[in-house]
Amino acid sequence: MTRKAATVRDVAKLAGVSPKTVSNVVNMQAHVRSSTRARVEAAIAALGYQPNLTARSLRSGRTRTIALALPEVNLDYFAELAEAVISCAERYGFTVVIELTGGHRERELNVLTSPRRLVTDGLIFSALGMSQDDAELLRRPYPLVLLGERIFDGPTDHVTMHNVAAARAGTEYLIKLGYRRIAVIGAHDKEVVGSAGLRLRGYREALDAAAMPFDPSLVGEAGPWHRRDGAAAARQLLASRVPFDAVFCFNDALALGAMRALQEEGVRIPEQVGVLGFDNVDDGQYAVPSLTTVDPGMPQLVESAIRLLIERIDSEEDLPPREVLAPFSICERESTRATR
Amino acid sequence: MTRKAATVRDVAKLAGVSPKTVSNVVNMQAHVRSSTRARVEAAIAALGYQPNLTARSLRSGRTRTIALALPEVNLDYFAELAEAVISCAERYGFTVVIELTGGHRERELNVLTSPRRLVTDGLIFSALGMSQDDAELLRRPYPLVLLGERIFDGPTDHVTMHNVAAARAGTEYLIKLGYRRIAVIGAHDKEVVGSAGLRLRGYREALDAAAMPFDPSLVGEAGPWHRRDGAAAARQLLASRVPFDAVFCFNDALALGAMRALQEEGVRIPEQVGVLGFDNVDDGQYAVPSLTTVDPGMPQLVESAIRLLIERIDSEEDLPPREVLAPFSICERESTRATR
DNA sequence: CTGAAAGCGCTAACAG
DNA sequence: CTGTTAGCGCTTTCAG
Repeated sequence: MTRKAATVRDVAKLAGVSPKTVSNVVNMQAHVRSSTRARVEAAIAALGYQPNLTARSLRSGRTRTIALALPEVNLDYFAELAEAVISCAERYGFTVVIELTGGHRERELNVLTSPRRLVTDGLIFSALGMSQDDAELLRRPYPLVLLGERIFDGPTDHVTMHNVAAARAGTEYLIKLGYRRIAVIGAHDKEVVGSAGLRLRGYREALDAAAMPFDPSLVGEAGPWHRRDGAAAARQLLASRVPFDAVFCFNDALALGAMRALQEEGVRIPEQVGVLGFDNVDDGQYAVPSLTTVDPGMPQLVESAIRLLIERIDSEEDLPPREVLAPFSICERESTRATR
Repeated sequence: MTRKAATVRDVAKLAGVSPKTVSNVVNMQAHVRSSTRARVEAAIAALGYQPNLTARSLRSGRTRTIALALPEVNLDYFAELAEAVISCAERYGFTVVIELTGGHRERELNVLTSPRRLVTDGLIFSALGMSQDDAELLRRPYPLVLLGERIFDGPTDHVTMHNVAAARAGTEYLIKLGYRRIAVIGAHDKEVVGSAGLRLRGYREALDAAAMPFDPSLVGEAGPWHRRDGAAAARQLLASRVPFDAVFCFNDALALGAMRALQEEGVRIPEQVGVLGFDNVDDGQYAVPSLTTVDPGMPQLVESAIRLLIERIDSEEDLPPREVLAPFSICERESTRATR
């Protein structure tokens, strides 16, 4: 494919001015006589001139593009996150590049150090494979905002939510509804930090506060957090014959999968078992029954992340690391008993 | 934020060679003595040198980045499409930039003419707002592959599926199962081309072939194709009191929404009403009941699109427009009666 | 208000 | 095998 693009020089020649003048016209500089401006604009139109962004970036070091690194986009939560980031960034005049990591530490590190970071003004980074030990690797020479629950108190801005408090509130909500044997799906063995670890902590805090015993046989592990994993964990829970009257799933996909598996076995929701999700993904409203869930305040989270990042991009000096916590709430629907 | 990056010259100076030699080392050229190579590599490591991609692009005119323009990413079909494109492109060594259009014609035209096209080697373009009349606007000076059913026989490569045949096959499948009053959800009034128009055509062809009457009161309009629209259309169908024993939804989101609404009204699926979707999105497997659907062969579609695009990127001459049709199949699940 | 010249970081072409 | 030169298209001095 050939791509013969007109340059400033072509325009300048046609308009009978210098390249600089063309540049001034294009960039809305004031110091151009209006007759000159008109001639230049005519030449631009005639040649179909478009400024070459590559060259402009080379010159300015800015691209007006930010990258969003995500584990994947084919999980509702991340799809909604991507959508939100893209449309929020657009409002600030930025284009978003999405880079996928699969949640693998190696690929995450690769995103952090990739030469692509030079053609991007900043990075919003949703880490999953990296862990607290990798915190120092987040010290990078470009604007960076971290999302998620893998690393705290790192050298960069961090936007996340009150996972422990939210999970605790969700569990307390189930307790308030009268559920007494509350199972969990989505735990990660030995994990302390990270969404799974924090949400499990919140769950335990709620049990403790209600003086209810913690029963490890009610804790369902689930590595990835997709529907199929939720379905598998629910089946295992049923097979174990441990009695339970509610399931707190650590995300909505797990919950939707678990609901499917429970219903396959003839379990009635919410009468026999109540189900609580986490994320408030759109699908939850259309499931049968619709899904009660913890809403993690994604709009605020995204808005904060973008604002912090742009502040960093526009700032000359090095800003200290900042942390923002998005607010949460509980979204009551049909998969749990009605409030009494 | 300061960003002091080492350049080829810094490396060259430290290694005691010329910039060109550094370039040779970085780009794996053979003509470098191994001792020199070692010195240069040591210098690169010492300075943490990373090639500046902006400059490289400026020089080569290539960015190894392709853009994927989509209406949105928060609809399972597009999320899965994006995921597939990103991972397929990665296999060919390309990074993907996603640009969202919201399905609005203006924004689609903007994507086509944006100066960003100069920093992208090619574009995979899923049109929704543009129509057949806009075909000529697809004649662009860069590699472009069109996806979707809005424009046919345009001046560019086009990858799509046999919509009419697939919709016909889906409808025939329902007929074979014994359904006789088959409603439709997702029609667009007056649309002839476009997914809605083509799928409606396939539906009518199947009715004709089976000598079954076409009843306009069984056709449910739905502008956007989200769950909520499917739910609304199903409610309207029920409210109209027209008898029907099956619903063919033009995509899975509509079907999932419709199933939700039908079940809210106590309709049993598939005993009283069978439901057929289109897209074979992952969620369909986990719905209750799981969704029978038309599988549009997305992997093949994506692979073809990427291959056509890369061929165009690598080709010196102008290739003629090509059209590829992905194969389809029917995915039988619980939302329709079992085959007799 | 406008022009000329320099240079962002890289690589292709050509010498040595 | 390695160095020198030039230039991608733009913007930013600095002179007119």
